[in-house]
Amino acid sequence: MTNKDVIRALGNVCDLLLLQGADEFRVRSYQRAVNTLRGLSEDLNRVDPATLPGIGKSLAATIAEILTTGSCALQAQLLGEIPAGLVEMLQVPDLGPKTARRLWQELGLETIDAVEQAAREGRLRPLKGFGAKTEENLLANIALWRAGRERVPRIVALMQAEPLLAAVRAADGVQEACLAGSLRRGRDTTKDLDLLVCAEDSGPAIAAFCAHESVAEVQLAGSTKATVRLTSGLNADLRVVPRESWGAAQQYFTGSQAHNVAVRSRARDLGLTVNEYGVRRLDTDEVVAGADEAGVYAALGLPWIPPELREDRGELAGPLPDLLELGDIRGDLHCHTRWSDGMATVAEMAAAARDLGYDYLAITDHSKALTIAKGLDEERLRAQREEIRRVQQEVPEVHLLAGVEVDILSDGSLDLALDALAELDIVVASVHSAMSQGREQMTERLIRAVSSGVVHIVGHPSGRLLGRREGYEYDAEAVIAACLAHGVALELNSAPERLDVDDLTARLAVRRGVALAVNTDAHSTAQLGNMHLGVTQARRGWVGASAVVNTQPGAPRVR
DNA sequence: GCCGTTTTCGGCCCGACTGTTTTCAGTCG
Repeated sequence: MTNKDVIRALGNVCDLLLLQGADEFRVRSYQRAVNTLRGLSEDLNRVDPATLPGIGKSLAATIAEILTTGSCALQAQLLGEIPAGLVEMLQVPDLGPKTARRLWQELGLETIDAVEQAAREGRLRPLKGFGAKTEENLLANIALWRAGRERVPRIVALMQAEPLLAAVRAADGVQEACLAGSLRRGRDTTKDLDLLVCAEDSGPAIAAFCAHESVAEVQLAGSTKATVRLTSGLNADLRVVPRESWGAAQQYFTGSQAHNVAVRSRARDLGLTVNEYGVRRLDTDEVVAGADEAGVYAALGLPWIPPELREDRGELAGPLPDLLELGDIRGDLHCHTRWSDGMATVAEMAAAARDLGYDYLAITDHSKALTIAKGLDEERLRAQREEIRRVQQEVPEVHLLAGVEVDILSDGSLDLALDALAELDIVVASVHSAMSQGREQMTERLIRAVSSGVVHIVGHPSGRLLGRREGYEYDAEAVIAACLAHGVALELNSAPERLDVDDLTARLAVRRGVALAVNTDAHSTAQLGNMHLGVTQARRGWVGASAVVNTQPGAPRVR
């Protein structure tokens, strides 16, 4: 069993406990454990769960049970008491555990379909606290749930958030405006857009927000907050706070929820209480911080914590790392040209790298197995090297590295002759085919490529495509160990739909002493500008500049 | 269910908003 299996089982236990009406603090314990496990980069089979924060004897035993037997007695027992369909009901907005339980116990409704039918027929109204409006809202929320609002890739969310942010920033009386929530934390995907404004009069900002051309429906508009649904289907929230609360509001609305719970718990230990308006002493009610975010953290005896780290993954406990910044990046070690499936010539890519101020750029077109992308064989690869040499004369500011993105074939061998690969400045090796192999086979395949002696970087190691394809299963610990043994770097691919490796794997690799290469995999000159996405993700993995190959000046020593 | 440099028992983050409750429960973030 893997971490995912444990997380799935415990998450289900959380939902079932909620539906059962269990003690809320017991439920919270399970929720905290799930969050901790979600943020764990190590394989649970190699860690003692009892050493993790928020996991005691009982939960550690449950985790061990799931890992060894693949099942969980508590989960089985709860499933015997509560219909499984109720769990799905929790996904409907504004339909929580208390309501779901009542619908089941008082009306015998066990599925969303049954609830929908009953609401249509007005059969919910006899329930205490249910009126026509409640039925109407419930039906609308079920329709929303059916429409399936998935998390969207960060770049998609940013493209929608930025015009909204500009609009509220331009509203009368707005002093400050920023993104908050998961967008500010730099998560790879986002469910809702969160915007925050500082203004004494909230009216103009809320009006500008609700009237924006991208808004399909205003769901809620109060005196301090508004929620809208965009034409894209995403929801967006706006909060407006006065100057003296700006920092506290930034802290609060950036989250994550788990981080905020940890922050507030720490505050209580210190005799303080934190809300979105400020930090107050519990005894005297005196406000001790709130206007600026660093001051809020300082009042709790903490340094300002970069938003990317605010996930309750140890950021309150230990010293914080010096995180990678976009300005640390000296070059890009993975891009494509018209020799394969890129849009630009070698010369155009080189000029674009020069304009970005880079010291170097590696040209790494596909290898021959990727016929659909006009992949290069050994002969064309040598011909391309001649062109790279010519272009190098024209663009002396950028050191051009002759490389390739060679396919890792299904058996782990490489798609080009080893002697041809050995002649290159840089070899990125990637999986583009046979992705449905099982975990063991894929792990062996990757390790064989890593051990070839000619590979410098494993490209987009999991193969995931955000919102479209789960990455293939592989044993990251084992592949990272092989990378360490052979001096191979893992790529953090900055392509908006990839962002691969993910933040946790990046964190694990760096902990184990394996270098990362933060690359764009650009197929056009514009895509070289996606580097910031990878940098943000690296920061979420607690990655510093020294762990990243392409922060080295001059030509990087990859191995 | 977890946790402890005042505690092994008694705490556990906090507020906005909604609908229908005439005083607040439920949900969300």
